[in-house]
Amino acid sequence: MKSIIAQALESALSDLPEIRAVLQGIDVATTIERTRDSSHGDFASNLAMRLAKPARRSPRDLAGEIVEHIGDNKLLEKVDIAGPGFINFHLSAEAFHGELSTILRQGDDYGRKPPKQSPRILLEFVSANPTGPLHVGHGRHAAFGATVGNLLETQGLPVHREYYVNDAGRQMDILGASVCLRWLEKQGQTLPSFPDAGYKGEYILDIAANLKTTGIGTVTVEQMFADAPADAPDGDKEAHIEALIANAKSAFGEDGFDRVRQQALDTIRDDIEDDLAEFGVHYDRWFSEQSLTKTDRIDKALAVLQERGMLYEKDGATWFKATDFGDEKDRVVVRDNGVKTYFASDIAYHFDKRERGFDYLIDILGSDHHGYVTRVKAGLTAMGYDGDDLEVKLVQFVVLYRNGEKVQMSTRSGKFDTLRDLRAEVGNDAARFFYVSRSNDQHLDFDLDVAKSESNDNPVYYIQYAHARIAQVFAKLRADDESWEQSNGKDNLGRLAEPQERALMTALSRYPEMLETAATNRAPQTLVHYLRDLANDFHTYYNAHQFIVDDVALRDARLYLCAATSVVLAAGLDILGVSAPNSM
RNA sequence: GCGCCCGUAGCUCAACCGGAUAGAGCAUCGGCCUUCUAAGCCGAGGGUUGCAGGUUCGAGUCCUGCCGGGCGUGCCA
Repeated sequence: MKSIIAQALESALSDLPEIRAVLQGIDVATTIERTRDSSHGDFASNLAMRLAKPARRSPRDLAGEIVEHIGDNKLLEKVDIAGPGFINFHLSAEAFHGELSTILRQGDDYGRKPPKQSPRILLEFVSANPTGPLHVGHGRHAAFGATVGNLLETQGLPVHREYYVNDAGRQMDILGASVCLRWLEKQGQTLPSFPDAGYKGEYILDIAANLKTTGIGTVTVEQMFADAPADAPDGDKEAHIEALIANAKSAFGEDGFDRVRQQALDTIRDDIEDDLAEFGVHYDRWFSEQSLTKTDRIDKALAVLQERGMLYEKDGATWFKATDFGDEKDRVVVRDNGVKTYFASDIAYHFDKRERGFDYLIDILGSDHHGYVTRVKAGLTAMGYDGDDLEVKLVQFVVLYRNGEKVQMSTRSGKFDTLRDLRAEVGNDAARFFYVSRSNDQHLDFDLDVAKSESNDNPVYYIQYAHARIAQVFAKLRADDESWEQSNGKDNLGRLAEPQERALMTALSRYPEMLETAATNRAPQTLVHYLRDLANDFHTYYNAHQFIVDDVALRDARLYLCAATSVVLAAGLDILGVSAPNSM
């Protein structure tokens, strides 16, 4: 609808070369916005105010001249000037009727732009370490990432969703050792203690219970703890776990330990994948960190840096000159013991993303990772790509509230709030909705009681209820052995004269603009607020008027509006990953 | 110390690229069900947008300095 206004302004300006000359590259469309107050019309342009200074004329004077040159247009009912020099546009009813027809014709595609081939976007999100089940914080990443992906697709952008599995490195060894210890317990042996740095969750017990250990001989607790230094708090918990890992490798054999570790990893990874799938979050690829190591891609990335003179040796380690690219200090990529750092695989992974042909990278990371942003961008730039083609969205923490009190998270005891538990408690719909209802860079207070409540203080139900109500209206019509002709509704849209009808049509017509804003800003909460407002406009209408009335022309016109509302509600909820039920 | 993010009604949050009188929900108070679902609707009260300056036709939004909160500042991952 905005283009109606833009065209009117453009054509007026084409008659006014002197004013056009001072435009200085201002895109007329950017001066147009929805009005906040309906008495100001539907759209307003601040063009005259922007041009006042370069034209050295008063804004109202300029506005007057522009308005005089706006020709007759049946879609424009009135154009007037207000305040300091706003040009206000009042659209005609026909303009809205046309929009309703578009909605019903395009259905789920309404507001979506045609597919583009580029830029190809790689969206990476969650990427939690496969050392345990996802917790409630990961749930926010999942919901946010999935919704941002959906929003980008509404703009026609090709999106590839990827989960980076940190299945290499020391953490995997700690996981393996933790499972070995629990397995020994299952064999009836008694552990002197469980290592402080080990994984203590219940899920480790389950993995141990189901462990396939064919080919592994007798292993004793004594072998596992042989010569291990004291554990924390008296000793060094890192040295303690290192000793246990080394002992596990010799007691179970390198191959045996490898199998235990891999089984644990596979179990956890499958669990994460199932968890996310049940949550409606799907990936195009699960990218294994091990695959980087196995195919020497880390070495190749380091070789690229070496060739470009970005590496140097110091204190036995290999350093990357991150300071050349704005980082506050240089970063180690290979430690003095020859082990590559996490950062090395990280830049290799991002390099690989670009090498695979993706033009633009979006990472969704925890806000505690913000220190990484500069250095990873530095890595990309150093390897010949533009660091600005990596966009990082940081997601702040989630705090759960139950009965008005903060629910304490405790990873120490291994008992924490899993995403699975949260989904079971409040349902997928409420979880998906609440997770994206706040800006990603705001802390999220997740109130379990509100999310669970089936009442008017729960916005999820409020929106779903609007959709269900419409479905019930059509169900009632069928129950009465009545039917409506969509074409009859379309032909009689002129009958829609109530203020609630105008408000609802206005809200519907905002949907495409809102989607574009939400996608551009990576802001799912924009969609959440929009749907809330749309549902409100519908409920208001519903309470003010009957739809199934004796006057068939009026009835069908109202049902036409209801059908269009239903389409937009369902489409919006679908982007959020929330269901649109036909009954509550 | 330095870096990034945040600070809006009693509470939880909106406000599109700087626009007109800063908006919702919850909570509080008052109305509306013989009607297609009251999981709803209508109305009322509630604000120095943390503080102080600056930029301009116009600032919650941009700039500077404070105050308060979060996170980071590893040859950990």
